[in-house]
Amino acid sequence: MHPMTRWLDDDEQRTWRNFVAATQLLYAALDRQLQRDSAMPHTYYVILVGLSEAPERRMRMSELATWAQSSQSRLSHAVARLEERGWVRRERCPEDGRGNFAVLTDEGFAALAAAAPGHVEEVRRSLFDVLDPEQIRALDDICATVRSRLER
Amino acid sequence: MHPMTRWLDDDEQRTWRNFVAATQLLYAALDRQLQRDSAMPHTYYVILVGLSEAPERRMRMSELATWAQSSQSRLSHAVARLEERGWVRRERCPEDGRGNFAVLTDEGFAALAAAAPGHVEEVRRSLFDVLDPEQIRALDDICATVRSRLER
DNA sequence: CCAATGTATATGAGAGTTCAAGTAAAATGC
DNA sequence: GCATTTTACTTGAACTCTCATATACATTGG
Repeated sequence: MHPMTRWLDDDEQRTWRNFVAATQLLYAALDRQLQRDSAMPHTYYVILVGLSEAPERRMRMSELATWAQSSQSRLSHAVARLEERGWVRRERCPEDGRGNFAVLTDEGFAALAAAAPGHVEEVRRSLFDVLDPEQIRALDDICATVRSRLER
Repeated sequence: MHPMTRWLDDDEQRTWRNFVAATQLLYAALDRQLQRDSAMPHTYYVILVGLSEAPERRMRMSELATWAQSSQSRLSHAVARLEERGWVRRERCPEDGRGNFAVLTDEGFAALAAAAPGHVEEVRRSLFDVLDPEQIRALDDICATVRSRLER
């Protein structure tokens, strides 16, 4: 409990509401595009990207959860559904009997490859195309700062 | 269909991943705080704020949906649950028989008042406290730009 | 070696979101 | 003035996410 609240002043309030509006509109646009054109939510896309970049397209569940900034539970459910689609398969880890690898299948890689162009195009349309180079640098800087602060 | 994809270069890729990481971490922190201390998700908080600022603490459902950047369906479900908690009540609109008002109850206002300090504190901790004034101005500018682009 | 504790992941239930219909009242057109 | 279309909102089902709990293996301490 804090003695008194440091309320947002008018400028901060405006900034905060612009931030919430912009980010929500952006994610809504991304999810709509991915769902419409590739039948997957953004979180699944991120998981597939993570696996596609990993050595041998495989990663331990917990590692992948960290990478995708997902809870272990969410990842487990998500991988279960990706497995049903044949895009990912699980393999028991030989060194650690508790562990599992998530492995990207060829079908999964193909699905990602098919989804990527439309997704990237949407990211450009919604973000990079509307900002000038200076703004993009500033955004990178801001996000890196916030990220490093919240990551621990 | 586009002839060829304008892929993200390394800088853009980094910026984009920082953006996704930062925003997701931020919303995760907000939701955790609100859920833990006030038993509501951020979307409900936004709805309550909207109503609290409206004349007579009431708004038409569609107006409120637009304000909160929610689909009509999502809002309808959310208001139904807020109604169960006694925080909001619905009233039929006299001028338009199809319409409904969502009205913030005194209990709802009290719940919002109780939730606000902790929420604002979290917004500060996670965002404003980690950025310098220049970055905050830049962020406002960027978000306003993205917002106006995506709002139509 | 074995009990106790810790770690990696899975699972089930509940809550929230989306999508596709559904209902009911208003506006439109002839 | 009545059929048609549009608008405002609701509903149900399917899906995703969260939280608490369970499971199974690994590690540690005596």
